[in-house]
Amino acid sequence: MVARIPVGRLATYGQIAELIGAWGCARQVGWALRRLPLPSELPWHRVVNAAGRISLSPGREGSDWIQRQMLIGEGIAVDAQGRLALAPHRWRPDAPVHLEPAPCEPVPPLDLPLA
DNA sequence: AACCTGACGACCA
DNA sequence: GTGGTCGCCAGGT
Repeated sequence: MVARIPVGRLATYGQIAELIGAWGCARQVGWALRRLPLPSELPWHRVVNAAGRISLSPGREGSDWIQRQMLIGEGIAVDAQGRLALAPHRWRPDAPVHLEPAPCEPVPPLDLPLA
């Protein structure tokens, strides 16, 4: 689902969770993205928190600032506190996605094609 | 088993 | 606008 986010658009952790049928499992989306080997083909940097901020954390060991630079590179203004304008850049799938409710299971290996 | 810690989010002061 | 609490769930100690 993250792979579908176009350049210059944003989605939230909770939104991704909801789109894959795992309503309320935002933390697991962060859990999955956290484990991505970087650099990654997946546009992980286009996922931000619902407050409209990059989740800054020392535990990310710099990936948060990389995220900021990548977003700026795509034309999205991000201030030094990670704040950005979420609503104007918010992405929504073209076609509605209907899935059965799913539990918050660990994600499978991410070798999905970037379609 | 009982904590603690997260790339979260809704709510409230 | 900010900050704190709480519910959430996976993992680690």
